[in-house]
Amino acid sequence: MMQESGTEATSNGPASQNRAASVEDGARNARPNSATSVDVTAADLIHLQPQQALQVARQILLQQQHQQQQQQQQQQQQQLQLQQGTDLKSPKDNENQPSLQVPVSVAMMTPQVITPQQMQQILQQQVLSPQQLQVLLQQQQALMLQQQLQEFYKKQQEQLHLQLLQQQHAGKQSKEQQQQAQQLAFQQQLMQVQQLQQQHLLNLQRQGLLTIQPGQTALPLHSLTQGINPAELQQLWKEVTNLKEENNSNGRRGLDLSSPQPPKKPLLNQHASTNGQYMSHSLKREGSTLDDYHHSHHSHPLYGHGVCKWPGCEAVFEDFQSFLKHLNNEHALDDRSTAQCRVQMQVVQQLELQLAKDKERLQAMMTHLHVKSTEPKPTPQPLNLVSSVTLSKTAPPEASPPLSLPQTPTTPTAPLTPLSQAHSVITPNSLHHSVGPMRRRYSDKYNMPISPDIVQNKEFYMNAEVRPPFTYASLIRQGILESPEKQLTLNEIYNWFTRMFAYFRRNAATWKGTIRTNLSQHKCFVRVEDEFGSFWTVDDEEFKCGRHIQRGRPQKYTADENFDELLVQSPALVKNIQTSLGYGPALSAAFQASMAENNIPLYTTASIGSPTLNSLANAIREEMIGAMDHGNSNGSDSSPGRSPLPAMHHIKEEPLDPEDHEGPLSLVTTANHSPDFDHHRDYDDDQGHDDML
DNA sequence: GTCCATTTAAACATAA
DNA sequence: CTTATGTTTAAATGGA
Repeated sequence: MMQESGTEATSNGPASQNRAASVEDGARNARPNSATSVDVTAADLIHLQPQQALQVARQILLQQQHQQQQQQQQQQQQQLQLQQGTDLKSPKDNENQPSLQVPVSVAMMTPQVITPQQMQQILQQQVLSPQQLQVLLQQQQALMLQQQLQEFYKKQQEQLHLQLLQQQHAGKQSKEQQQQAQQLAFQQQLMQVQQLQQQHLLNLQRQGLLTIQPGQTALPLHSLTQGINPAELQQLWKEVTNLKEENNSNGRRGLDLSSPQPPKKPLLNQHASTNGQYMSHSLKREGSTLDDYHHSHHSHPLYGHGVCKWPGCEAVFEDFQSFLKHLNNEHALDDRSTAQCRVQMQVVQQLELQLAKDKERLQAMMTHLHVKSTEPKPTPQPLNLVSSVTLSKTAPPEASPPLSLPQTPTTPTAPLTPLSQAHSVITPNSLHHSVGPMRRRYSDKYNMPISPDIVQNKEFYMNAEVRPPFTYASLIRQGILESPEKQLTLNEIYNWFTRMFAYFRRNAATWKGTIRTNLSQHKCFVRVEDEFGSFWTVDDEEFKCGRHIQRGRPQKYTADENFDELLVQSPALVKNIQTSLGYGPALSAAFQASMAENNIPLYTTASIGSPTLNSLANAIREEMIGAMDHGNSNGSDSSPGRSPLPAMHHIKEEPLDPEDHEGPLSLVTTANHSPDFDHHRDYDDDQGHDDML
């Protein structure tokens, strides 16, 4: 059934033209024509209230399960109802279900599922045509989804059994208690169901099988898609197109990102140079494209505002027809398009992965806290990732506040969908590794807008293996300022990096050295020593003042240049001292700024989706982090040099410098450093469960 | 093309 | 001697 729908959808493959039109058909076809079918088209879903829509969607979903499962499930529920006589949520169509008893066989599915490795191979060796690939992908996705659902249902059944048993045994306690407990458990289960269903819906929508207005029941997937870092995307596209250009010269062809393939058809991408604009463009248009999409006759996900929205294209067209022509000519089913699709696929996949993880986290948190699911649906994670970043680059910040509106779809219309959720078939590693070093700076010295972005995209970078588009200096500064005392040891800085950015978790190669270099080279980083070792602080004045790099620091001191240096450096010294006291004017300013940065973006993010839940989650997270700062002491992080005893201290500012009269001050510096805070922020717990793929 | 910021590598120093 | 931590220098890169 799902396979069918997958295959069905493939007929709308990349070569087909009227994709927009076929979407709803796909949705219609996708629904199994079972007798119990709910006669609601996907389009109808749009007009329903979220709750209703969810209800309907749930039924659609249910129908897509194996009949046996459904029956079992319902049997369970019936049984439950019979036994406890309560009116727990009952499926509407269960009364006429025959009680066929066919055991669920998970194993039945298994042989058809391709392992990630196999899929990788398939992709790399390109044994399949793009169409075949699509079919395969969809099938696989469907299969995995089924498996997932099966597992879930199994679990649920077990839980129900358990509940029954418990109830029977617990017998004669107060009835109210029982019911309460029951309800609680059920609400939790319900949430799980809803979550899964949401995911399923998402999948369907992604496949073009379902059209749901993004703002209503489904996740704002498209905004997610656009949520990826623009620079990153640019790099991706560049990569693809560069590959192409390379191939032109050397006669080789690289369709697959990870492995070059034998040549076939050289193609020049004349838009390669403008690829970078793509993101910001579509962002700028986001408001109206939605309208276009719904109101225009010629609505096409790849066509908006007279511009071809194929990633990296941006060709302008007066009318829809010429666009279609262009689409067929320029973006026909060829190697390049396939490659681009693949890239987009990975982008989406990455985001999905993160989404899944965050959902899981939220689920766990809420379950843990016994938060009842008062919401009709699980909270989507509205990641407004790029908006501010991009906007700050492309437009005056005040002109365009970050919007949360779902944006025009940019995913390939062809339902090229990565295998879902838990396990990805294509490792994004290859992708991100090949992205390689990039020099992207968001740190404009004039108005360091980076920090908000760092904070805002925290979630993203924590999970997605994407290289953060910030300079090392910015990151280090952020890390230091985030620490409770605005100071970190080198090791703690390392840990902050690994904790906060999946990228640095994976690529252990060079960044540590670079951090060290940065610490040394940037004026804004001040090394301070106390009895327990040395740590680094930030001279935020320096940071704001620009001039990060100290060009020729000590040696160049000829007697006359000192003046400037003195002016610049003395605040740093003063700050050093005050750092430990926490009073430095500049620092307190920095602190406030950091506070603002930390709070505003969070609420910005939260306000996008379900405010209550999100802010709750955030608040909890913050609290937990705070708690960990104090409670969590761990060997790996606590700086080795920080054992109790040694009582030597001196600010290790060059004693050579003529302007170095901080001798006595250093005494003050060390005075207030409390060792209790030294070992916080460990990464190790992340390492345990946080590794992806 | 220049200038500048940044990243990265590498050589070197030093203390544990 | 090894490792962690810092410092410096230089090359490469990319943006302005």
